[in-house]
Amino acid sequence: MSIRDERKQQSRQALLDAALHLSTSGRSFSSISLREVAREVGLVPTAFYRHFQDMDELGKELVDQVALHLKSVLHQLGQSYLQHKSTKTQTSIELFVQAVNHSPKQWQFMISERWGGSETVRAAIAREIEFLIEDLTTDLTKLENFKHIQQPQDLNVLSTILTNMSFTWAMTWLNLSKQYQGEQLKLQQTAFIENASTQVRLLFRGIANWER
Amino acid sequence: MSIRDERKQQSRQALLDAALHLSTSGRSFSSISLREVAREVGLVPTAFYRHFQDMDELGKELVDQVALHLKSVLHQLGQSYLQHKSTKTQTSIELFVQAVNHSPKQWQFMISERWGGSETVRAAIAREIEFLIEDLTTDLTKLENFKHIQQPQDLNVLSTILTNMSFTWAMTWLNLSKQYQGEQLKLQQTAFIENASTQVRLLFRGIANWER
DNA sequence: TGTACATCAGTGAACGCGCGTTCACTGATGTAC
DNA sequence: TGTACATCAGTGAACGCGCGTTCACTGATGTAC
Repeated sequence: MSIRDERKQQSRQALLDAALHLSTSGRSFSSISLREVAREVGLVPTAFYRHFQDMDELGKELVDQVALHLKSVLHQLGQSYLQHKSTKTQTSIELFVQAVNHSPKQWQFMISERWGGSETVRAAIAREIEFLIEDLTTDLTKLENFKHIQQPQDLNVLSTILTNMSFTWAMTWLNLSKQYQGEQLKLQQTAFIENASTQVRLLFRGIANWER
Repeated sequence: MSIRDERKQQSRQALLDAALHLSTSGRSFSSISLREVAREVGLVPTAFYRHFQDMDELGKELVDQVALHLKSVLHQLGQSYLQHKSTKTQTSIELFVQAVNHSPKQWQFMISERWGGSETVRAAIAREIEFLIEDLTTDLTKLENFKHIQQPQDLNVLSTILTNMSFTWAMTWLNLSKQYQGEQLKLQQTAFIENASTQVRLLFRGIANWER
């Protein structure tokens, strides 16, 4: 790639990063402006148009990047489950919140813009979530515990529940850090992990006793 | 109430209704303007200030009203479950989506603004959802099927799952009507009800086999 | 009941501001010879 | 390798627009006597 192309790519990425940052600092994607994004990067507003037609186009691209990131994080997470097969439920949840802590903006963007104000972004996210659910379904077929589930659509239902629940967990977890501080925060976090673990145990008790 | 007070109350309610309408027609609460709301009602922008200090104050009030409405809808729903004790799972889900169809804007507002762009609205909704979960926990204690669950916090966990899952169901259901039409829509709706029913059965299988 | 004044929901003009978008431009980088 | 021209990311001025907010106002309704 030429020097010029490289620099252009850098600016483009900086715009995407700025948009992600701005739309996860207490505001929403649909309420941030093209000028704000350019300003954050140190570019003049008109330079924005060298990279994207409008905020909608940037939004679509941002969803793609964020989804790609989350997919890789979730894959790693899945791998570590597979490696330590007899992982305690609570440990799994702890691994999950660590993953959320590692890329809070990506999780927050994906979840809060899922039902957010931009039609374009909503549609793109819906598509990506369908893929996530599909991927998870495939991974679940590999697990010993689920071998007795015959109907493929039942695994898909499970994958849907897990995905949706994990989104709620992620946002609830991230909100704790905003609501509480210090010792109080730690208490709330412990309580949350216990709560989420019970949710998972309840669900897996259902799976263990599943039959059509 | 005097004539003047009555008329003022009407305008106030019209502003709240307009805000709910505007923030559930493809946009979000944080992206609608004070002037838009006033215009929708047929008032001059400055008249807005006779009723609310700013959009944040209107937002808080709107959350209160919407939450009150949903609480009453959910209570009715709960009552009809209690009356026909041996209701099929699928029938329960059908009753649920009927309730969602009956007040789509309220559901959409509550759910999409839960992680939305207005700090004030988010905080108010978080509070109301806690109450909803609390209420549901109380209702669950009355059900025969859950008598064997000793730990009160386990019932609370179940209530949390059900509430969060019902929110996802409601939004998914409402989105179907926007994505599909005619025969396709009916097919998708049937598939969704089947899917959600399986989710509930899975969860209740877990409850039936629950022990600490 | 009638009158004189007070209240106050709604009006309309005006303001400064940030927005998205256009346009002609600059000057560093790329390319052809 | 050096030169002459082309490309194009970023600039800066300018535009019209809708925004939130202020202010002095109007006239219907309420209240005191």
